[in-house]
Amino acid sequence: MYHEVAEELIQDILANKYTDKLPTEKELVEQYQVSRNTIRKALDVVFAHGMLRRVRGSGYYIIKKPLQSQTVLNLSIGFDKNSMVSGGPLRSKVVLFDVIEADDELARRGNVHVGEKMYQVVRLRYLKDKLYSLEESYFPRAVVPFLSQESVEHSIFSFLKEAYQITGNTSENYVHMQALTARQAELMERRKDEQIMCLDGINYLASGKVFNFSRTYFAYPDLALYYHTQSLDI
Amino acid sequence: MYHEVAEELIQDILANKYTDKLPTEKELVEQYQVSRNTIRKALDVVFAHGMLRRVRGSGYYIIKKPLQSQTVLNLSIGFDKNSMVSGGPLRSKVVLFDVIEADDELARRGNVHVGEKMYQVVRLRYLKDKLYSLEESYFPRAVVPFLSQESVEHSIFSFLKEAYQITGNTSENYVHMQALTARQAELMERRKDEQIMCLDGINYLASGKVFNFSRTYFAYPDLALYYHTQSLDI
DNA sequence: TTTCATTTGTCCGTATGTATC
DNA sequence: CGATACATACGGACAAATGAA
Repeated sequence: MYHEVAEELIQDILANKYTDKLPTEKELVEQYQVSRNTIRKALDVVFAHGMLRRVRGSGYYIIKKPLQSQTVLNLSIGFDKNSMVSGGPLRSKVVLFDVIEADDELARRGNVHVGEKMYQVVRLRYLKDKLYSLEESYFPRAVVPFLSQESVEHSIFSFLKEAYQITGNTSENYVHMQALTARQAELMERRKDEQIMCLDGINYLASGKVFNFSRTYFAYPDLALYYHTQSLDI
Repeated sequence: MYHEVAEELIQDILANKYTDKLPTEKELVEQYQVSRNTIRKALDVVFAHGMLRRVRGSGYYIIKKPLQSQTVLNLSIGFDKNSMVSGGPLRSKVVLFDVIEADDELARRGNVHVGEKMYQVVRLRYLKDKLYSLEESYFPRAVVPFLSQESVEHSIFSFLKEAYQITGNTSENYVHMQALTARQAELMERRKDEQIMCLDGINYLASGKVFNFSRTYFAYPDLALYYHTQSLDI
């Protein structure tokens, strides 16, 4: 229920229904006909998306993000939603689609067993006909028994949700610099050994099983990763 | 109150008091003599730190982070705590300590007014005698009337907390690539125009005022920025 | 396979504290 | 100072997933 309220608030903010301040909790309670606790839970979600600043005794203020970068990827929201970049939709070009067994390094990176069979998907992704990223992702077959060619060319996460009701629960992510291999450099039309920013992510089901992990190399110029925190002043 | 519980749980986890699973909520309720809601609030905090995986019907499992990188900076916790890197404490070498007026670019980056007077602090930071980062930070004098030389050489945030009870409430952060200027390259002993990973952060008071913003260029090899999310499956 | 106790998730109502205006 | 608005805490109820009997 608080999910629905949160989603509606987010959509309303994106649609500029509220441009400066949100209604008070009391008003939202009346508007949505739910308890104050539920409203606050929903506001927690919106806040976690980095869209609000909350001031005790005053109210909830909408954060107008300084568009200092052309493209901003919001780390504060779920990984699967990261496909929705503010600049527009991403096109995919599949480079590799195969089944492999995890070697030592992949097993460590993906928190899976060595030798475990996984789908391997390598894709180049484009934003406005410009190379956005090179994405190497893996789906253990123990959890994902089948992956269609069609889904790989479009949205894998949508396919998993519709076909198997597989939805990500939590994710662990690492941003770091990485040197390109010859093969990667060729695909991205970059120099070999060039240092590039990349994002390693592991996605878990609610049960704690890994259903996907990936490494994404970012090529888009002037790309920024955004996140938002609240101090806990302990 | 839930802050105290959260802090104690975090310390206990770091001290390996719990290595695999946390006690159940019911047990924690008895242990801490607070309501279940309070325990759950505390667990939310620990979870937000990226230390837990929660499984309905089963329990709270402790995340053992794969130490794939020597140094991991946890973005999920507050910016001020980012000074505590897992590899050890940071030493500072002050390069510049001055009062300047915000120009166009700084005003935009820091969400302040053009011409606003601010302390400017540029520091090289070292981890185990190895260059860790170059940090350029700014403190608007409207909020921070005085900054001592001593604090700049050590912990500015601690000083602000003790002297003025100034504590960060929320922060907005951007990770991106940036080319080094000649001056920066010289300080970091790098090539001019080299692309390097950096973190732009703005820190707000509870009132919504900016009391600090900064840009940090990361030099340490094999450094990773970590963050953790929970999907909201709306 | 079904059942059932355990454990976490959601929602409610209420009360009190604290910062803002 | 008083009214408003967000923060914290409690207790209770039921839902949903897990895991063992």
